[in-house]
Amino acid sequence: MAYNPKAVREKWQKRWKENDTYAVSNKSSKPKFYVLDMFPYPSGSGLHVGHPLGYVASDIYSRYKRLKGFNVLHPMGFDAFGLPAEQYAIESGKHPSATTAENIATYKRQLNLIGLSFDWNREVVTSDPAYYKWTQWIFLKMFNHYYCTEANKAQAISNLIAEFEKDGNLKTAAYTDNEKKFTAQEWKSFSEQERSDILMHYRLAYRKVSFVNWCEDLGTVLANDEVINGVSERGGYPVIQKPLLQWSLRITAYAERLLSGITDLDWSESLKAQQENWIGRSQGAKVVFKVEDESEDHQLEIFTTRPDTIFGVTFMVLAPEHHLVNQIATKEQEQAVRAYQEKAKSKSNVDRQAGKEISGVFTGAYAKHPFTGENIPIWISEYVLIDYGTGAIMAVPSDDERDHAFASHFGINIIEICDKSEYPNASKADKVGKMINSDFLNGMEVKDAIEKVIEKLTEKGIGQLKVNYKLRDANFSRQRYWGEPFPIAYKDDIPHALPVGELPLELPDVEDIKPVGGKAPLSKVADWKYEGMPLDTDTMPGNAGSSWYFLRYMDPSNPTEFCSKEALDYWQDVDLYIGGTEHAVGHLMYARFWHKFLYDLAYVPTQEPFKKLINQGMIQGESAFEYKVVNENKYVSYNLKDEYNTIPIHVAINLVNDKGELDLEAVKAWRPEHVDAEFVLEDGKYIVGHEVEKMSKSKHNVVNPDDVIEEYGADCFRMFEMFLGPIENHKPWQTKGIDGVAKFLRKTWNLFHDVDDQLIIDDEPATDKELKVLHTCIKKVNEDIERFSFNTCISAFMICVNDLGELKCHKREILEDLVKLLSPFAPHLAEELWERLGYTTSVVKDVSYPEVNEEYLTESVINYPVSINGKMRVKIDLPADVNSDDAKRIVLANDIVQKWVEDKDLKKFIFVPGRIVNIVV
RNA sequence: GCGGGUAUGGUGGAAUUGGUAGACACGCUAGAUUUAGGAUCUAGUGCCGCGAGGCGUGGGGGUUCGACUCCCUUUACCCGCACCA
Repeated sequence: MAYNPKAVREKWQKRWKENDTYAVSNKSSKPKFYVLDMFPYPSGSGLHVGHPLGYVASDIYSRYKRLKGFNVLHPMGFDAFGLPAEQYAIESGKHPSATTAENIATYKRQLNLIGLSFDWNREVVTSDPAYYKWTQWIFLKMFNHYYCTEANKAQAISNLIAEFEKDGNLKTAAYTDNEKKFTAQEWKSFSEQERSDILMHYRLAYRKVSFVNWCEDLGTVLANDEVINGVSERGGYPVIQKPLLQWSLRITAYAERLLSGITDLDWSESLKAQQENWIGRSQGAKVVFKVEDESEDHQLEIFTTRPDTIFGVTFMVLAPEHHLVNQIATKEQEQAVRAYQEKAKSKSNVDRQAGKEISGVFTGAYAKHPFTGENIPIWISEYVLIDYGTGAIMAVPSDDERDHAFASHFGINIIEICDKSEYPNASKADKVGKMINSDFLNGMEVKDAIEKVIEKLTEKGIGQLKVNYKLRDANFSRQRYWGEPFPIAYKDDIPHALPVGELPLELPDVEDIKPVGGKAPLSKVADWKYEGMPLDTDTMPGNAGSSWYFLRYMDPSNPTEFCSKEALDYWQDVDLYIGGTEHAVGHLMYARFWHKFLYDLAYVPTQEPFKKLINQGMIQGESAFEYKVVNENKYVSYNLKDEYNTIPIHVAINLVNDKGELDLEAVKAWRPEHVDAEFVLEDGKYIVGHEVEKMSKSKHNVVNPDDVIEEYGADCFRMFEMFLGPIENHKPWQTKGIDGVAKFLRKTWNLFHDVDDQLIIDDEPATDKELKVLHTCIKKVNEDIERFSFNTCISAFMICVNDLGELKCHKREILEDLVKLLSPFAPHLAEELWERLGYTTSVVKDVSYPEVNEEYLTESVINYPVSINGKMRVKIDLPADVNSDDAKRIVLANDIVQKWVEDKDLKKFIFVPGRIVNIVV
């Protein structure tokens, strides 16, 4: 019997499970290391070969760190709440808890098949009440805290209430969208409802009216990506923006800290850039314009990054939804304004941004210029967004492209206020030039003018320096069933937190989870009440449970705390996080925010949760195409397709062989319409076309790891995934390349066995040559794991095994180290060989990783490449300790060198010890 | 438009601080062995050329004894964001 990967896999996976080999303790004298994979959502279709790329990489690193003497936390769990399960439940009639459990079982089976070293005792599932108890608990903490801008951290809302009772909010330092000032006396006179409303403007988890994509015909709220061109993706029904009172999280309070924290993270540049972009800090000024009305005066607040251009303002623009619009619009313009607002409302955000035509309506009102006192017409237009800045701008057509286009379109005056003649290539957006037609700013450079005008605005009390962020507070309510219920009950419509002792507030078991009449599914539960008070009927979004799961792994079954202080003090934070780029802003931003919040409350010891992060690339599928003749049941082979009028159709990749030939019998069984079809062949074969695409069911290009493992074994699968290329790269999966790795594993086996599969280990001392081969590999593998270059590790192993094979080396001294070295990559094979070497210990946990001994790598003679004029011409052996002069003498005496140098002048002789010789003639 | 990234044989890729470009593997070619099998082994395989040799890391330019690597410039593709005031 030769190497039987299946038997080896089954034997060792069983034994690891029996021995609980990968269990991790929180009590250890060893240094800790925390390796985390991104939380998978257990979808119904299971894993394809692209998913495990990151899992294999993190597993190799975890196993390596273990053998390097670290106590390694390497857990796995499931982000089990979410829309797909709910959607599937509605379609299939099965309860989401049932399908979720099935899907999790499939995922676990598949993950274990790969031989990943997770400590399943620490499994975390977000839909488990024992887990979401603490998600609810953190939510209540946010509800009961506000952000103090003086301490620059979250503080208890009770402190704020105490302050209000003492001084009102006259000197409160808090991050808030509250604009009303009140005294202590006034506070005391407020009703409970009023107080609650005011506090909502301070709480970090708060309720406000926000807009959802509402689809009347489907009777449900849709996610942004379910809305296409203003209609629902399913069915194509109209979608409108509907206001709903919903929970939000005040992530904007943390904008500055989330931004500045990025600097120290060991993440990829692109990821950091995406986060910075998302936060979108811009510095400018807040300016208040007066708007005079017949009855009363209004204040119009705008944000601008170019306050220096204030003398170029020729009109103002408000977002159509701006609260002032209806108050200031004149009678004559009222109708036009209303019509425009209606039109804007009917479009989704995406569509409003997609439309490039210039549109807008004059309100009839005028603002007063703060310096010149001139009347400035106020318009409304879609190009001003309600949720960026203040939802209003001062328009400066001379220095802003969009304002310019708008002014040109509507024939509005343009005043040049910035002389850019010294900057011939500058665009309007560039902050350069000399101010003109600008009163006290004339002659100043833009930069200085900005400073000066802010100074003046502050002096006059009508403006100030202001930092603005693109980042918006996160809508935290979903009108869905399959999520965490809010631990909030309403008494006379005033939200009250449930006592902590009542947590978890369990999701009731509901038969019919379809939303009805725009109400969340839980609204149909008759006794969804707490002590007679109605409970909130919305549920939390998917990112709730995944914003802190990495902390729960440290102490997964703690019934009294989300995680004990001891566990947190030991594990601290995640040392290595591996996952895809699809979470670049969403998950990673929320998780950082929650973590910082918990840090403020002194629950976690670190400011940032994920020190180092690696993005694994996507493994794409190789799609196969057949070419159907239009309007005929006829399929044409690839190279003949241009002779017909054809359309390409995806055909299942597993019906195609290595040579790109389609199995016609199989395809007839697969698709009934092929039975009577005519196939136009070339050389008697039907050749398919290929294209590299994202792996997906609909493209019929999915490769299942189960099948690959069945055929080649788990170790081969793991190593091949790594061998495909750098971990961050996107690359297509081509199963045919796997043979190289399979061959390597057989060769490794054969170093230990003869043709009859008898062990042939001998105890002779190793030769220098053998030691050099081994230690070259040890060195390379150690270095390459450290820099996450797993593909080159595999190459190093192949070279080592090839070389040992050539040397016919079967020596214990060499092979034992090789097995240890291989253990993180091919743990099943390594365990089997380790046992055959006579050990009862485990090579995945009881040994230390081999370290290089440089002595074995030094040579007395080095084979130097000799270049003449930078071109390599010959290789010459030189003593390792040769000096430049001796090297020159020896090299120049060489025949081949002489041939090239001949009688030419020797200009320069460069000798780089250990590297190269270069002769310039 | 802005931001980030990538570009090397037929293919995946290697070259860690500037020092032999193409490691390792797939594929391909030829041969050996064999109860012809998608097994194993041996040799070859960047391009041009019979050869000496020349050319060669998306294109152009530069720095250097020496550039895939550093600088300038340009093109193509991928990803993210996008009326951000």
